Amino acid sequence: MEQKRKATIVDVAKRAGVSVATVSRVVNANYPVKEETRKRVQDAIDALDYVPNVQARELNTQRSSTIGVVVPGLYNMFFAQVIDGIEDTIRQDDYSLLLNCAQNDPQQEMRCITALVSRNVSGLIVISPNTAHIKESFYQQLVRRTPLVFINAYHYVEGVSYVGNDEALGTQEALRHLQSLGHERILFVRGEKSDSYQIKEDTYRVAMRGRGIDPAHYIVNIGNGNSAETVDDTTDVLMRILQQTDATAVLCCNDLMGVGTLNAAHALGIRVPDDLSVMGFDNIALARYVTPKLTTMDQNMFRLGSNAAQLLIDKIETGETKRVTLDNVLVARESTGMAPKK
Amino acid sequence: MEQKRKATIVDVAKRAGVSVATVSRVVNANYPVKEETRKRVQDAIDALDYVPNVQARELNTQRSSTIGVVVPGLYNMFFAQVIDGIEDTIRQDDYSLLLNCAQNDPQQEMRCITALVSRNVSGLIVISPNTAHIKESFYQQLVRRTPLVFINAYHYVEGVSYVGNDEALGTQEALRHLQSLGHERILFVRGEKSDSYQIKEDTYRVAMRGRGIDPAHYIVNIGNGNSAETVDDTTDVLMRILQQTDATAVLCCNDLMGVGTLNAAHALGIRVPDDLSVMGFDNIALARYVTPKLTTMDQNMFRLGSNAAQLLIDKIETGETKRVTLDNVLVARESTGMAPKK
DNA sequence: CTGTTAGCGCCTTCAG
DNA sequence: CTGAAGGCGCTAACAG
Repeated sequence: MEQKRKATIVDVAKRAGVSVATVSRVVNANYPVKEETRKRVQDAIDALDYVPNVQARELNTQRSSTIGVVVPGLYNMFFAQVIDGIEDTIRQDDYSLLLNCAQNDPQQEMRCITALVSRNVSGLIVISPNTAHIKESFYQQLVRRTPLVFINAYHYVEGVSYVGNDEALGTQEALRHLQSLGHERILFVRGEKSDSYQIKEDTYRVAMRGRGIDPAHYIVNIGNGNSAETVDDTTDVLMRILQQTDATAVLCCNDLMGVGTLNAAHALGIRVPDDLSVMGFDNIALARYVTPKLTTMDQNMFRLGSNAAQLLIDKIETGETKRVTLDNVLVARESTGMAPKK
Repeated sequence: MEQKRKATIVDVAKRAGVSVATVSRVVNANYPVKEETRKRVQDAIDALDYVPNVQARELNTQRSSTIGVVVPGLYNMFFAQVIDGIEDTIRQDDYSLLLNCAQNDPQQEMRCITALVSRNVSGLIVISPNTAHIKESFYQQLVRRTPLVFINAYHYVEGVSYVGNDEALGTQEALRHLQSLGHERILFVRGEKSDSYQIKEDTYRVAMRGRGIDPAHYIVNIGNGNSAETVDDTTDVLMRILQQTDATAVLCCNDLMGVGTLNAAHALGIRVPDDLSVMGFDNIALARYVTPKLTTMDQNMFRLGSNAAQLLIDKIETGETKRVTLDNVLVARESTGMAPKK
């Protein structure tokens, strides 16, 4: 079965006995065409199974109806849900979505972006960009060339639209929740190489110091925070840590780590929340399905995605740069409770 | 901040004082260029921040380095993991991935595909295509124009490469597992409008009849099987059903439904697996994290994805149509056990 | 080794 | 209302 050669506008024109210009007009319905010829052209299109070549069209019109999206990976449902939100919004404007996974690797992130740019995307959404590990000038250069939206980024870059949760505030609130339950010594579980972890850690450090506790003893890094192994990696690491810590609560940078911590506690016979309180971050679906149900900060991923898409479309059409901050909201479930008596 | 006009090959050529052909040669490194001029051109490229326009290149070469992927949606991690597998493989061949969500809607599925074709993708992977609800001729037409790979499809279409698990066999094995534990009356939980559910139901019907049980009483359809509400929808429906059924086991078409069933049982005070055995299908990460851990059939999504990608690349390059079937493997965990005594 | 040139498929003035 | 022609950015002969 050999591929059929695709019909072009010229084929259609010939068959209908008109010029290519006329065919173009009926395809795009942007100029008046006599009903009779319109019909003849339409018949030819159907007969030849003609589909316009978008690449050619866009080369010509200097526009592009694809937008590029870069995520660290799909393993964490967080990203899948954000993409859902993006897809839902751009579909209405007939954009298509070009997806790239950066694997939490700054080098890979830059490579993805360059590839997307050369594909001539009309705009770019980067989720959890690694701005801390990529030299400023890279994104500064980029934004002069292509409309850009960050989701949950750390650094401010001029001309880049932004939507994100105030993760610093969210972290404060999470900490407050724990403290209001009587917890003083709180373990902080993070992954490597992501702005998002760093911003949370910074907030955490300030809060701990404010309470006269040295945060250095309570920070643990479990490696890649969004891989298929994140849950199990966290379990492994925490199995060691939990046996020797005097912390009564754990705040994790995402729900995957939260679940890993739950597992570690379970394996060690530590009761949650009686002996230990555990909090996640994000509120992915998983958080509701584990036992005990995980207390977490909701980041409302779908809204994050749809907002980002809207911002990007605005930026493409009007050039406006906007920054939107959404609120994390605390979702108190079963994994947090009163601190055990000393 | 106005967008900078993108530099073209002509700009580079002028600045370097050479012809466009030479620039093209250094960019593609496919013809000898004197080191000295190469360097001059490279400098011009850097200075102008030149990025080749892939659209133009591909229009010219009649090739395309993007492949289209259509999935029902991203909510079920099943699809995210398949995409992971695809991405991993195509990256090595410098393809990019154009993603579309069909929302479990046959109309939408066709629309996605048409959009992708007009984008001139060099091939298409459709995951869980709705072949049962789309007229044969649609895919027959399509494959004459664009290399096509199905993942987990129902109908055989000539010229379409295929990779999937033998879901019929998997269903049989699941049923056998349940029966070997003494279960006779087994509830079958499915979603709407997907070939995959149908193939499982058909297998289930045959097996039940073979045991002298009328399957009609034991089939329940919970609606959309891959949405954000699937788990909860299943719980709602099963809460009613479980109160009045005499079944001792439940086989679900995917893990989301499996978890929903677990929840329903929990809410009703039905002990799993003592009073009721529950099986899922797919083995998404979630299955391991719920309590009790869900017994399920592993579909090895990553392999599904990477195989599909490889098949597509083969098809693009050699035109060969291949069909590969992987095996589901039973993953027995905590949610299944001996049938309760009569 | 390098330059010239003819398209790839389409849209869009500009003339009829 | 319709046709002719130029050009979007790039590659691939074909000459030199």
